[in-house]
Amino acid sequence: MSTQCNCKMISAKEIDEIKQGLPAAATIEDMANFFKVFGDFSRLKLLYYLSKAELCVADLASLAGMQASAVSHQLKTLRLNRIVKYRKEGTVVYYSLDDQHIEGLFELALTHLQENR
Amino acid sequence: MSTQCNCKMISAKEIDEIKQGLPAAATIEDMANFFKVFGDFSRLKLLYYLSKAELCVADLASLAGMQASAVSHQLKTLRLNRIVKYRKEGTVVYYSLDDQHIEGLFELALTHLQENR
DNA sequence: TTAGTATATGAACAGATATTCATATAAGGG
DNA sequence: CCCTTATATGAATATCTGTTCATATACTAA
Repeated sequence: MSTQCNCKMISAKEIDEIKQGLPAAATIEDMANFFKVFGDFSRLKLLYYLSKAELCVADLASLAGMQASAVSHQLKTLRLNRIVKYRKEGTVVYYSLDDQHIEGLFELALTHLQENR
Repeated sequence: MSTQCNCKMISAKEIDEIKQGLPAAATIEDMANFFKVFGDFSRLKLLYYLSKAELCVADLASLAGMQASAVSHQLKTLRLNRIVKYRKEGTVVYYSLDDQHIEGLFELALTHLQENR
């Protein structure tokens, strides 16, 4: 065994061990896309409001200080990722959370931020 | 009370109730930035490898199929967000996770993805 | 010192993305 | 019917972001 750096010299066995139990690349990509949804200030704000109450688009826009159009675009993203669900009542569409794990995600993030202050 | 849509007509009291317990805008922004770090395929891949072993830049590049430079750039992002830590040994820099909650984050994401298949 | 290796960094480019604006759809009231 | 309101959608734009390439730094060995 030389004193040389063992970088780029991981054995096939070690590579196998490291890759053992890792999700498939497609799964990791799905996960990245899932986290990406939460990685935006506007969307996260909307989700926080929805964690408190079922709200229509106009109310969300008013609370978040956004245009209804921008809210609608973001809600579409949240819908496509099955993070919110909606209910129509006349011309009004009420949105609410469609995921039980969101509060858990928020808490994990807050814990991380507090520990690193 | 009219039959009119109550959008944009939330009372000050309701607004207060909804905003009650919400983190400050700056905190929500911090959270969004935290999630953003996980919202990228390359970074998530690197974090998965690091969850299995302490690894140097070259090994990470080899495992992830990325250039060392790209890995280094991403590791900087992870360092700045205090998600990984490093240890120097000669010219080699070994990286490892610096957050106990990452596995929890991964599990939450996986759970969400599995429930919506 | 000189050469070689591991990592980091800055600039530049390409691709992604959030917002805005204009417009479309859809439902209700008059 | 027409008019208004609530929401959705498409295109355009400006900003952000990840990678690459070239180069710099830092450490080791000879």
